Amino acid sequence: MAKVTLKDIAREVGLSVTSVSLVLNNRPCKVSETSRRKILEVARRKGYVPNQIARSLVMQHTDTIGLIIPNIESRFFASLAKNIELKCRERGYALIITNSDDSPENDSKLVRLLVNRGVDGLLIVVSDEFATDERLVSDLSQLPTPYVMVDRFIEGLPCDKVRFNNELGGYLATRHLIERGHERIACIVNPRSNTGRERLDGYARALGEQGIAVRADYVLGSDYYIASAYEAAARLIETDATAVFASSDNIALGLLKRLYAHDLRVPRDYSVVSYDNSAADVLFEPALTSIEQNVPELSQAALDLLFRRIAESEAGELGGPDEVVLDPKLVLKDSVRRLD
Amino acid sequence: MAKVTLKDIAREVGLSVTSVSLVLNNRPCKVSETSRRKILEVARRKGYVPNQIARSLVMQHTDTIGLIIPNIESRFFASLAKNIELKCRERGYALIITNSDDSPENDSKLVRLLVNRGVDGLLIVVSDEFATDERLVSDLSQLPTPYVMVDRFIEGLPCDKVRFNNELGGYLATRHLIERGHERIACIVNPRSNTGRERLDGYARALGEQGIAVRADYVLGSDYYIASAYEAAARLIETDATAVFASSDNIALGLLKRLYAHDLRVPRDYSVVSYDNSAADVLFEPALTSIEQNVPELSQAALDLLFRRIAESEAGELGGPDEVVLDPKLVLKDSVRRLD
DNA sequence: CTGAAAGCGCTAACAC
DNA sequence: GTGTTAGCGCTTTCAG
Repeated sequence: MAKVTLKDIAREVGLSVTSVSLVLNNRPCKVSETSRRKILEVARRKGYVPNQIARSLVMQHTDTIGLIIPNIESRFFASLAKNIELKCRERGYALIITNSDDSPENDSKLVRLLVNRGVDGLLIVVSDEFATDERLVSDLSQLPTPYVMVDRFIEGLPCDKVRFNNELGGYLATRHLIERGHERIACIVNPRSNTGRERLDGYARALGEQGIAVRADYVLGSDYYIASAYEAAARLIETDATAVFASSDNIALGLLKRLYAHDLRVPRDYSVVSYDNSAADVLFEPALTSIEQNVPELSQAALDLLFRRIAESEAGELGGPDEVVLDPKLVLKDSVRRLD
Repeated sequence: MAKVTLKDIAREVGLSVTSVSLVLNNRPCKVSETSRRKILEVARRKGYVPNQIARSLVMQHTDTIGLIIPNIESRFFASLAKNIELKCRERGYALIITNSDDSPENDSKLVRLLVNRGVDGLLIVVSDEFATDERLVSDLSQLPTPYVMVDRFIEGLPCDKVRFNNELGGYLATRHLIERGHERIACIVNPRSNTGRERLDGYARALGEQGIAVRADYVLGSDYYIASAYEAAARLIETDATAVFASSDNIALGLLKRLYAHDLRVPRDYSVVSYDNSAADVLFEPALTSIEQNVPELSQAALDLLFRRIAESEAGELGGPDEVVLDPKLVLKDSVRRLD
């Protein structure tokens, strides 16, 4: 597996580099069977591996996709990254995964880094939807490379987007609780993110439909971190709520940790609907009823769109921005009890 | 941010490509201040970004490191990947993270993929230490690219390695339990991995030192998955053990899930020492005493070694295989009670 | 101080 | 059937 080039093979077989290149890429061409066989044989024997760098330089594409995510340690993003990586590989693309550490400046550095390295396309989960980095927006708006924003967005930047319908998620969760007889339903949401706000909207809609008022003391704010949710849950247990919509994985985890600490049980003392059941599901007894966001579906949609853009941009002209919205669904487990 | 090359700038300034290249890379050279300023100015105005592909082709290096891990969804590996990515970026390297999905064939495919793409170095966590892929071993043994194996190893392949001392981890965990007055100490380990076997050795050594016999019914096998540990824990609660050494994060999680399901409490009913406290720590009440493997330390050691090799291999000759072993340490929390 | 020229390894017209 | 040639965008001797 040492370094052997087309030229080496050409010299050995006594043919030109062109022929060797043609055969090794098995292009439609008229190289005699004998030569072809010889080339293949020598190539295998010497362990030839094409130099992708050189190839990329002339082909003007790298067969590489770049991914920017805020935090690879989050289960949702880890799972997203894994899925995307797998699907890219199936399509013959490599994936460069980068981690912005929840920093908007890094977002913009990483975009540049990835583009310099000649990725053919970019998948971006921005680290902050509100604290927008000016540089990022201006870079993005005149990027030569196709990109699609996933899951989170920058306000007012027209571009391709793929996301889940968070409002629907919040609605489904809350309606389920109502259908099981609950009326005093709290929710823990992240008001500093669009996803959180939308989930809250859904919560409010479901309550509204049944003529139940949204009570301020039932709406608890929390970041998407366990510790933060743990704090929020302290306020929860001072209310008379019988059910709670925990609007993310980590939020559910923080909530449950708090409940356990107070010897409160689910669903005996509180009925809980979670979001993104990935983690909580395997961790907890009982398993949590939750709103599921199908990650493979998300990554598939994002890649489909991105690859379409890449094809379009190679072909010549590309269409206007697209937005695809995926519906989450309610997955019934054992954390909600019927109230009579 | 459209595509602008050295030539474009050269033409605009009325100088040669050479001069432009020289000043843009600010090499020690004698280009007049005036020219230099003009070049810089035009470059910025046109938004020049060097084409890394072309650069790599001539420089014969890509400033890119490849990482192969078995499963990015595991917290330990996610954290490792995040750390390595950060440190690479600080050193001006990009990181290509790939996921082998616990498949040895993928290991070998990924090695080839990354090498073809011209990574300057490779960090590998093999997916299976025993089911060795022949192809992988032969590729690795004559790889032109420096690489270091991290955390797990292939038997009989002389190469650079960085790992934690698992035997010590098992020893520290068990000794702590003994010091707190426990004698009926069970352990849940993964016998299908070297890490598991070594941790078991440490467990046995600690017991042996105190003249406590290793009881077969106390040694429970489990994969590194929550579900598997959950099953193993079912057997645990049929013994009369008062303490248990849960030899991984997921194992601890499966164990705790089982204990909760049976309304058993920690440390009231069982004292528990876990491993890799990352997850369990934030999730559970009480926090778990555990053996900590310092991931930043691991990634630092791995990268130090790798970068040294890269330097050596560029310089000319590189030394023989190195092995660096890091010590884990016991972190006291609240999951162990003193037995009197 | 500055530029011409060669070449990294590969692909692709276009000859022969 | 097969070879020649000309780049891809950049760095780097080596001459002026």
